Amino acid sequence: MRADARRNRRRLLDAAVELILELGGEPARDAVAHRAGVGIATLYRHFPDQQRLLRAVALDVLDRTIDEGRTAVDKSDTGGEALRRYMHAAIDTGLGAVNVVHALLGSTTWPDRLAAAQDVLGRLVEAAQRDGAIGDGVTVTEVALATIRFCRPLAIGLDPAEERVIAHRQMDCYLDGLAVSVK
Amino acid sequence: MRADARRNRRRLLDAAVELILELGGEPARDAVAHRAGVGIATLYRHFPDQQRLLRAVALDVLDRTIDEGRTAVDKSDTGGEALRRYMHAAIDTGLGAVNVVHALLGSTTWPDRLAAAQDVLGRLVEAAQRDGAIGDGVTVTEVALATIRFCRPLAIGLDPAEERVIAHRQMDCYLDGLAVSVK
DNA sequence: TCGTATCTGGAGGAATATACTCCGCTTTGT
DNA sequence: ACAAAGCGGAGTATATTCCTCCAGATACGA
Repeated sequence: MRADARRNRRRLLDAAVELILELGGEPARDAVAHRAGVGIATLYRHFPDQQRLLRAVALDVLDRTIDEGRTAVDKSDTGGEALRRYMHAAIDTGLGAVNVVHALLGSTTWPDRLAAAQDVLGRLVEAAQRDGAIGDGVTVTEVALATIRFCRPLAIGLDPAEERVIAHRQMDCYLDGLAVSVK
Repeated sequence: MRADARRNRRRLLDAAVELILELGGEPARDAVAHRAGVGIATLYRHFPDQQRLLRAVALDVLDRTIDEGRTAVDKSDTGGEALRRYMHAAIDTGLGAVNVVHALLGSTTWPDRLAAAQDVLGRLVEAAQRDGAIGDGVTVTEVALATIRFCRPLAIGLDPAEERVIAHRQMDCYLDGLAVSVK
């Protein structure tokens, strides 16, 4: 695979993730190509139909989720720190999109990797609970859904950079709150 | 104005708010009518063009924001409680939509009511800070943007009722976190 | 109860957006 | 330098969306 082809494929995947998070649904084909800054034909060459694009996005985000979860554990001293690191990385790289894509695809994706990703997140939550960084009543589901919430843009005409700063601040507050709420 | 006309108008406004929050942008005219459970002609009779619909939505949500802010103050003993009450009410009634609608409309709306709404929210934040329920570094903007975040649906095929429960739980955590983060 | 002014729903056609293909030109790797 | 692989965008068919019109239903005063 040629270098420019790989570069364009990457751009298309990133554009698709962005749009999916913005729209909360399937983006228009043309919009993906335009956002990626490539021609329409390039999109169709890499992903002949919408299904394949979505599947590729799911796989990509899934893998990045697993990766990010592991490096978060490796590079952190405490469970709380690891969870926090992961959640902030999720904002920066749009990991919340996994769940949305899976909702779009139904269940026709990669069960094994999905399980792996859920497992990683589960470990992060458990570890954080052992440290007392978050309450025992906190569920994995709630945390997973939080990633979606903080990944999705606000749909106001805000500057993306400014928007990310805000998302990070709000995420910090949310995580601080999880510690208090033992419920 | 006849009773059924008023009822349909109300339904249309509610449907528009829902869709705006889901899509993060202008909903299709037909979609609004369909969501409201009324015919397309009914939509056009009440709101001859998109602009008027959006303006009506803005006015409606703005008024409800001001109302809700005041009753939150009246019915609460502490500033922290008032803010919490308001934020939860925002989730239930989609008050976060105000900001999105204003982004869609540009600045061609009601400056006076917008100011009033911002004022109400400002008072809520201030009062909460005086009580120490939230940190001094917390800005009104951040809180306003939080209402959008917690009002917008997650775009997974979740049951609306379940989704609201989750939003409330996450909102509680966020508010708890605001107390900790004095920053 | 009845008459009527008001309101409603959806079919239908113009305008617009979206999905997809083809082909001449550019870039990459050897 | 030269294939081979890749790229962009014009162009067409298809699906959505927008908006109007009118026959029938509904609320409310007499």
